[in-house]
Amino acid sequence: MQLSEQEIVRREKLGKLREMGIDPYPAALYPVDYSTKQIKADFKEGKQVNIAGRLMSRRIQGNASFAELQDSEGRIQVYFNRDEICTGDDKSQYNDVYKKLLDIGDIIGIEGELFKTKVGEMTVMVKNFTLLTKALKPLPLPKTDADGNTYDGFVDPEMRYRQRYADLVVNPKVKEVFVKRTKLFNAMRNFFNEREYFEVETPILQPIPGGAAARPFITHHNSLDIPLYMRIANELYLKRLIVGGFDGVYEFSKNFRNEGMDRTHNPEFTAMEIYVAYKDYNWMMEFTEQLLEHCAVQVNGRTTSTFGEHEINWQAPYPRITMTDAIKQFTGFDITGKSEEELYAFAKAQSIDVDATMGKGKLIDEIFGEKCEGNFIQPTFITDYPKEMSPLTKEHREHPELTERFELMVCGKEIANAYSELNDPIDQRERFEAQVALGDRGDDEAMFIDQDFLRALEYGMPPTSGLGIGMDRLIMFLTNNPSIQEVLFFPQMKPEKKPLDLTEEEKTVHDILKNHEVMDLVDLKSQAGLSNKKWDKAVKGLTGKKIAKVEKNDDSLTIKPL
RNA sequence: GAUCUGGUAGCUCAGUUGGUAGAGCAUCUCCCUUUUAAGGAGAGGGUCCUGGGUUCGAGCCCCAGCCAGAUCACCA
Repeated sequence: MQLSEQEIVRREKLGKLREMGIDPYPAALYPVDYSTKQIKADFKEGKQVNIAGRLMSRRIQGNASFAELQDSEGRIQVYFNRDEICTGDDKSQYNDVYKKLLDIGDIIGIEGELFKTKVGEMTVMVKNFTLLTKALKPLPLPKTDADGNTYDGFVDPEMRYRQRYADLVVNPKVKEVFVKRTKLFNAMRNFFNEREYFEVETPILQPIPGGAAARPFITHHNSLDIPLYMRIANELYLKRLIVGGFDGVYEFSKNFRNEGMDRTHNPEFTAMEIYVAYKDYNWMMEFTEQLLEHCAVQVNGRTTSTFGEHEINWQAPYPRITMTDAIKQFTGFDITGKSEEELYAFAKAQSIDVDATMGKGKLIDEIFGEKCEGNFIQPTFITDYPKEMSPLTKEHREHPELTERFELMVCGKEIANAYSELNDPIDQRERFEAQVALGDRGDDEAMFIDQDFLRALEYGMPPTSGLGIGMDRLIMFLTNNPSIQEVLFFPQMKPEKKPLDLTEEEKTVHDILKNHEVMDLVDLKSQAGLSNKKWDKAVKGLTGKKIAKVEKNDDSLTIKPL
């Protein structure tokens, strides 16, 4: 492994510490009794404290030094004074251990006493300190001045996502986002639990991926020797539980979709789905707006949140508009009673990208997505979707072409989706069959027929309303982050390219070889000018690393670069 | 998948018509006992993303590729 100068220096310090009898990775617990936050909240001059954290900055001035210690809740200034730390004649704990062998990033425990400096900064006077963990890699450390300006920020998104641990250490705002994320989950959970809905877990590995129109990941179970799919939605399993007699069930579920990645899509993402018996989608709309208002307040302390240029108001109630009216409003076109051909012609005329694999439902979805979706900034319920694009939804009680479905739009994006759930098993079977027909036309997201789910419905599912919320998108809106990668600890990235790590001899051979399509092995050896042993090792190294390949012909050996 | 932008020291970034690679911070050495992003002085540190090409000469120009970001397309 190639080490930078700074990394080598830190390893040397590690060795010196050990020579001095200091374990740089001690096993014993450290008796922390205060956090930096507690110290600041309840500051008393002269109070004794034990704190622990990471050394984040140092200003050494001879026999005295100021430093900053960062723990999970913030930072506090600490003051190292040679004669306070080393009360006897031996000054090595300050002169050598603190000044020479500690680095920014090291984790230490401090036993000390609170005081305020001349300039009034709350500070811990160090009486004793213990190295708890030596850091071998320097942190990418931004600095912030008195006005809050940041210098040398660790801002490259690629590096921040790949090394989220470092991102969290040096960028306090990043941690805030994830604290809010967990607050959101807790707020939702409390809201449901107070109403006595029941949190459950359902399978992630499924023989049939159902509940959404999406391309699944496929895997294989060895003992059963069957394919298994990774969950794309939890809808069908939760409804089985309603059949089983629960009044309300909900689940926070990791879902997996084998589709494109961009700033709003990660291959794995978190959804929340809840199903409540004896309710319909009208009830669910009220429930949703109350839920989101509650969540906004719990996360941000107020009913509004800022997202880019928009101020979102989460206070219930939210306006409701039917999909038909929305399309009429933004295009002047009335989709009521239109045939597939008419819809197709209209979409074409509006230069919306549509093709022959699309059925009525998808055509309407395209028109809506293209012309309407982006216009709904404040939370708005879009209701009554066409039947063809809602195969799990109950037919509308007044308009048989439509379904009892709503989506909640915020800032032009969908964040919730809900229905009066279809519970007529015969209708459900027909809807699945229509999906299969779409699949045969080339729609690779069309649903499979889930026979077991149909069997469950045949036993009878009470009228039920269900709601799904994209948790990642919701937290994006609540924390003003335009990209999903910012609200996931570890967003999916392309694998890091591992650098070729060649020995000197391997490089010599490779340098000659890489300019040729193919070389005679004997020629290469003479050009390389290595000893037999080194030659053998270099070539075996290169072939072992799949950089070169040796081939045996009738009477000669050739080698070619890969 | 398309287009645009970017990839230079540990970090953030400069780099002139193509002519010996720079700054700040960090690191190292020396000096310094209450500082407020940054105490002073000095030193070291680079496959300029990779591979080709043009050229006497490429960080810079051309081609191909890798990675990332943005926009769009696709998609919940």
